[in-house]
Amino acid sequence: MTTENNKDREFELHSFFPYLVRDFYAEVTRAVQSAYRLDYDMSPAEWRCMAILGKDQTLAANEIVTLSSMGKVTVSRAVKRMQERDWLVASSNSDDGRSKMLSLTNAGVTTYLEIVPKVLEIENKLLANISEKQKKDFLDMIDKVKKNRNIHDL
Amino acid sequence: MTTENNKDREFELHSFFPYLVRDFYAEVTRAVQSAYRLDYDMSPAEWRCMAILGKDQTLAANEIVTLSSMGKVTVSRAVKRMQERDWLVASSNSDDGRSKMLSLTNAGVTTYLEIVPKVLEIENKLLANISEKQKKDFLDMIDKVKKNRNIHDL
DNA sequence: TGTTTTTAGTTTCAGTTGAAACTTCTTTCT
DNA sequence: AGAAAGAAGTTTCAACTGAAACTAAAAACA
Repeated sequence: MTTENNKDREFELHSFFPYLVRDFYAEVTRAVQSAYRLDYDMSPAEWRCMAILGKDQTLAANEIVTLSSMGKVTVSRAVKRMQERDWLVASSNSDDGRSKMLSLTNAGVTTYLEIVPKVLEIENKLLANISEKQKKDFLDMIDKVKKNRNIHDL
Repeated sequence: MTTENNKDREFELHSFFPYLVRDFYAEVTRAVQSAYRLDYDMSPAEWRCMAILGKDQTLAANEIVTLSSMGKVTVSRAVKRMQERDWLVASSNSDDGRSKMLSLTNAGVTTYLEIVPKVLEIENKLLANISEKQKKDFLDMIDKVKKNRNIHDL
């Protein structure tokens, strides 16, 4: 009674691949954020900008966008906030008047060097007792799925 | 000059496991959302509620929270919106005056049955040419990482 | 039974994010 | 050179989300 369409209601969210990926991502990201969110009052976007500038020293916002796979809006806001906190300076770009060259200040580098070991430790704990082969297979799978997404334009 | 701390700046975001997971998740979730976001004007939260009620027919909001790993706030809002669209009805729960029993309306079931094949097709495309073993290994890896997260309280 | 504690769900508030429109500067085209 | 097209960033707007406070009802307890 009342239920027509009673056939075929057999979709199982808990074995739906994208659901599992999302759930996994949520756990991993929460774990990593614990390294910097409260202690340094940073957003993931800020941490990622910092991580990229920590390694690549001086870049235009543009390049951070490319390297971080974040949107330019997100990068713009993260950069602004980091400037306000004196973790990042923008010097004018002689080649292009629209963009500034961005780099960490000494205070920014200091913070970066504090956070790096913390996030690496978390990564190590997450990956404890997982073989190199397993890790490689995992990353291979990710690549395959990404390729499939491209091939099928999803 | 100006750069002290020039040593040890060797953190590589692009091989940082949580970054790869996030990036992967972002791609997968975008692919799936394309099945319902524009065509049905639904949020992921609404789709997940629908998916759970589609299978389990009648549940309290509470149980949807557990089954969906979403927060109760998110579920509450998704349910409210689905009620407004007449995709979901709440009938009073004789056992507990605080909660209502939720189920899809016929219109809700119809929508559900339209969306299910679309998301399954997307899942199939994402997983094309990936062996069962690879999938299994991938899920095993996820479980291991989750266990590690628990063990180390991250 | 009456008080306290817990639980279900909602609302409010603040933070994050992306799309689209906009400004400024650069590049291209004629 | 001057106009048109494109690119770099920013701002505005709207949507999603979670934490905390709140309401209402149930369970625990004394």
